[in-house]
Amino acid sequence: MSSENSETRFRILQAALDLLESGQGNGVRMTDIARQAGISRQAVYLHFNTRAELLVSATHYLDKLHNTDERLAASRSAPTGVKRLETYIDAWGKYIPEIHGIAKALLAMRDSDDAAAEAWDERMRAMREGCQAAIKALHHDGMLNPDYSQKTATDILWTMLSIRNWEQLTDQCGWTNKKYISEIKLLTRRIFVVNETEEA
Amino acid sequence: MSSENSETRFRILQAALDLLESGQGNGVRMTDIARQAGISRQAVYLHFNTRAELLVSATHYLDKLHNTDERLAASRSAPTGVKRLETYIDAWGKYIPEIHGIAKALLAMRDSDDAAAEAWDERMRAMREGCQAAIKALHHDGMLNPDYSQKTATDILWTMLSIRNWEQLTDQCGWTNKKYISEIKLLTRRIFVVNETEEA
DNA sequence: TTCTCTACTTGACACAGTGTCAACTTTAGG
DNA sequence: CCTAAAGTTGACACTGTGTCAAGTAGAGAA
Repeated sequence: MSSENSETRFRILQAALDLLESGQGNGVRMTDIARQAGISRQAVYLHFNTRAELLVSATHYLDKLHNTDERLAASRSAPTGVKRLETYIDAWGKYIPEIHGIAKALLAMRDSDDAAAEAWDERMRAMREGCQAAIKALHHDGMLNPDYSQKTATDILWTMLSIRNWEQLTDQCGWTNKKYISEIKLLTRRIFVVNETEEA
Repeated sequence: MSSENSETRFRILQAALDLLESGQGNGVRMTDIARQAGISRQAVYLHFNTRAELLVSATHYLDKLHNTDERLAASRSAPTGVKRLETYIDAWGKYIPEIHGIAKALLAMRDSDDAAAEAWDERMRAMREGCQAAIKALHHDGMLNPDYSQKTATDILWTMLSIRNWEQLTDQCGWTNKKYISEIKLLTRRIFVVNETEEA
């Protein structure tokens, strides 16, 4: 295993991302990545023990490139729960297309590879925390629909925001990402937020 | 290829279902199925050309065993749109656990195998028709939320009822199937059905 | 009985893709 | 000039799918 910051290492990661971006998902082989990076297949193994490890690293690398954490955390500064929910959906909705390629690959390996599964689950756990925080904020404002416990509301929001759903709505239903974002906002508002006008 | 109704053929299908039922999904190999059926691996190929073909056949076989079509079509006789929506969700919610094992296998092959993808998509198309019919019935009753076109409403309902979502809610969120069904009913009612009391 | 057809068995093999290993080359630094 | 690190080349093991060929067992017909 080489040093953590060698140039070749980044070339490999970049090559992987380039190929995954085109949406091949699991169809991207080690050979392809090596060729794209301009090195031999074996050299890839000098930097990453397994394909799963490479994919996981690529995910982290991509996150750094995109400032993922900060972008998703930005919703924290929203003044109200409703705003916070909206901001979070917005950030997430813009984030999905960027990670879609690699998400697909990771997802496809989930069943057969523990490392991939772990990487994916960790990611989803982080996303869930964002959902939970938004729901909590709503509840704190007294705006959370009393039909739902915070847990149940989080479960539902988390599921609605899943990448699979985004895939289905954009790929199969032909929604634009813009439509996706605005519809989900509407939907979650209708589901989770008590109607102010009704209250008054 | 042997006759379509040989006993061995059914033994193979049953063996496949038995193994898939335990939730291994894509982890079920031809060798495993053969052993479970008590025949040689090669004999399986005398009845099914490929693994995908076997899985597709197993799906059809399972449908026959369960009377799937009739059960899902039962919602058609519901008197109102709202009732129809509920009945459909009920039937679907009871259906999912039964097909979950094989669905998982088919889903995992979707990207790499055209036959599997086709089988899966056909299935989802059928499910979508049920969604569409329910939405149409709602609209006919004048109960469909005017925020939504029938297309958009169908897209959303179809996505919400996806097997992936069921998986996530039951597996990861720990919902019982009963909770799944009742929450989804509540959710869809809140989203799609105009509020009678508001109207009055 | 023998002949033949069919379903099945046994065992070998091609192919793809991952991961391993060993020996060789190139290049930069001391 | 020597060494060590990083990369190259080529071979190989392993898993799982799908193919092929030769052999066997049993049932029905001549």
